[in-house]
Amino acid sequence: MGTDVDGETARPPGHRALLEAARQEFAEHGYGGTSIRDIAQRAGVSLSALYHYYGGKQELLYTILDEGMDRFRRACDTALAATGDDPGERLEALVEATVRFRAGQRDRSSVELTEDRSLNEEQRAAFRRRQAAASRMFQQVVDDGCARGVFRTPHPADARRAVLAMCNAVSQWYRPEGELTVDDLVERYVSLALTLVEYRPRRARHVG
Amino acid sequence: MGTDVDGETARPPGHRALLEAARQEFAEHGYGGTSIRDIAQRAGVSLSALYHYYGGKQELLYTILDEGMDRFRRACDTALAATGDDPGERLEALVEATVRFRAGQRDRSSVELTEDRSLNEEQRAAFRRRQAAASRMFQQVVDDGCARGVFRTPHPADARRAVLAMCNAVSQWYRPEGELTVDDLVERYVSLALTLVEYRPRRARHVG
Amino acid sequence: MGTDVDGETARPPGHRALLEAARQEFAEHGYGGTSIRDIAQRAGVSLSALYHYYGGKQELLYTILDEGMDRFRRACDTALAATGDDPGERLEALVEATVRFRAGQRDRSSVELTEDRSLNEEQRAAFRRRQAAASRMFQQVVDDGCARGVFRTPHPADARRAVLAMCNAVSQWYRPEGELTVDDLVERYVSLALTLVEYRPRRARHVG
Amino acid sequence: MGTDVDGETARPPGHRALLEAARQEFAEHGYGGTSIRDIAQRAGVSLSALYHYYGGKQELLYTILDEGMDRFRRACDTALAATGDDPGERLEALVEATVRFRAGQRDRSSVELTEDRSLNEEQRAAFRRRQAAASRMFQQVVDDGCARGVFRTPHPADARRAVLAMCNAVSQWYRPEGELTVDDLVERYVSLALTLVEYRPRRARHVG
DNA sequence: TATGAATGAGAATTCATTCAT
DNA sequence: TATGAATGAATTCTCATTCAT
Repeated sequence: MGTDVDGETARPPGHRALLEAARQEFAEHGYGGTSIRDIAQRAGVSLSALYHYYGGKQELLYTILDEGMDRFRRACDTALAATGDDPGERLEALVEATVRFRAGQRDRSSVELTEDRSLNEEQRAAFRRRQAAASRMFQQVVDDGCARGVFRTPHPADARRAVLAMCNAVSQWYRPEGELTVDDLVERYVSLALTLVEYRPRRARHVG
Repeated sequence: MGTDVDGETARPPGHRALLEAARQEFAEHGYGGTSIRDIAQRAGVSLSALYHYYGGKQELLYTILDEGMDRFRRACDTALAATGDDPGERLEALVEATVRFRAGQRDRSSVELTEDRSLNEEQRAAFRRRQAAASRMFQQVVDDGCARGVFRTPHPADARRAVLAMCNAVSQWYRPEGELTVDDLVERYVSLALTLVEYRPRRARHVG
Repeated sequence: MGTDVDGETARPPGHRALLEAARQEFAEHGYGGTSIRDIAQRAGVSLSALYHYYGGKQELLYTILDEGMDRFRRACDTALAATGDDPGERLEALVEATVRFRAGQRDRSSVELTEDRSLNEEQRAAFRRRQAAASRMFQQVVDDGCARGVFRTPHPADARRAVLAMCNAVSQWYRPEGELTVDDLVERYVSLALTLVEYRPRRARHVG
Repeated sequence: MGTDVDGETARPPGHRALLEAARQEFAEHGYGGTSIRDIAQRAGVSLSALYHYYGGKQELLYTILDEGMDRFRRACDTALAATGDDPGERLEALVEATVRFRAGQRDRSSVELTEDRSLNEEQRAAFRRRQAAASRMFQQVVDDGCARGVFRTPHPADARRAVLAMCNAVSQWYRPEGELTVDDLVERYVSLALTLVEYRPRRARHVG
């Protein structure tokens, strides 16, 4: 069981169909409001097949959340790796990665943002650990910016939360069918984020 | 059936106990993950009593969401009524009302923010109409501020969404047991909001 | 509590409304498929009022069936009282009474013909006794006709059942809105009945 | 899923046991008065098994009625196929088939004759269409007999209804444990039916 | 006489899951 | 690996009825 070029886990086709179906159902009806029959049907596989591939409903949820975390982290890491060490630039990178992720993976995001409560304790602990780690990336960048005096916000922690909240909310209202492109969206959110942290570059640097 | 001094609908005690129990259960486990048995038990009434008071699970949800809307609107209206017509002042008022509501009614808020999907079509339409109306209050204030030139944000719509998102997120992380008081919270969020819209008062006005 | 001129039991208005509502509901959905709430609602009275007037669902059923029996018996007795002792004439009288009853009281009839099973044992025994007594009126007339040689059917018992069955069936298909009047109906069924028993009058007597 | 020699649908044993149990319960207590627990218990299967085999209570009812229609039609078709084109002979065939069916399938018959109201609209429409088709077989024979002048009844439509009513009623009173054999019963009902339509054969033909 | 509130038992149905093959 | 059959527990909700006033 390896990973293919897209970073997708390479498994029999049923696997992915089930994960996608589950993701959509969970997003639409919530974990508790979804029956595994709905999932199997949506995926076009038998109930038995579902149990053949996955241990049950909860394992599906965990797999979805975990996979989402993988992707998000990878996206953030990649984005950060391409930047220098300027906090403004780094915040830009994180905001862009987050907005792209939220806009492109809307139902995955809405599951991630509400259904961690439906994991069992162990799974939830693991998931929250990863979430905290992701959050810490933002924190480090913001704190670094403040320490260097380029982020002048008097409320670093709240600004960090606000940036994350506004980016996360994208998954709730953004519609790719609409007129607004993701590129535009990214530009605006980067701008808003830098405003929020009160970014004042040392040198002349043109922002957003 | 009248209303008592708090503006609470005055009904037999079972009613409120059920609403509160339902609100908590829905917040903890989601609508689909909550059984009416759980609700009745938490409220300390019999299952039959639940059905005597309310038409069913969905009616409980709708009542909760509707009541929440009532309260939020009333809070916003009251706050706005106490201000002049300065957009900065008015935005402050809305942010304060929202933050206080989200911090004070955390589980109600989390239900409101995720479980409208569990309403039936008719109820959902009604709820979304009210939600849109509430959102429009923010929009008017922001647009007014931009029109008057005191809000200089180049992205009014996104700034408005960002303000709402960051305020709403308060219900997810704020813990009243913690060190941060709601008053402090309000002060910070007002400051962040004004920063976001790039508030530049005409006259000397000291902000946040 | 007496009886008024129509032979209707004179009780407060709620009584009759309830009986009528129950009769209709039972006819439409069967005894088991009818809820007393449906009955109360159809009658426009409260559930409590229903229990005030009647002991419960089964008592309603029994009252309906019993009352139906009263009426049917009275109709038959009246009809027979107006005839001489010619079996043909007497059979005519019974058929006319039965057809008029079935055509005029269609839902009462359909309840009578199927829902005696829903009575409790005691009630059912009483009802069946009355039913048997009614059936015996037909039997006596048929047997008498055979004994006198004016009914020549070789199968008196089966002919009797057939006459009753065809008359009873009227309640299932006859629609008063249609073109066929009850008078026409009576004429035809009298004719069929006399044919069935192979009526051959002693003297020249013109038959329907 | 094929059909076995009896024309019974060949399904797992639970299927038939459930159908039989449902038929009996419905006949005894009516559709509304029967709980699926009663059915499952009588069939000796679990409640879940019932839902595994059938979609629910109503599907059981429809299956029973539909299957009954199949059998009745097949019986009539077979009987007619064995006759010539003499209307008297054909009416005999239909009466015999009907009486044998009603005497042999008493509880199925009583369900058929009263519980079509408990079908949903679609099912009811389908069932009534089939019922009407069956009724038309009788109508054609009676009309044909009248047209040829061998049935002299002045009321063909009512005679037809009367014949059906008396045959159908057999299911209500006939007891196979009694002294009367089905063969005797058939002979008598054929005789009564021919009397009802006033059969006068062209050639010397000895009737009933 | 009259009635709104209340309820325990039972209704039909769906659930996530296991099993035998 | 793959799957149709099977099921016990739990689901939402309705039932006929009683009670307190």
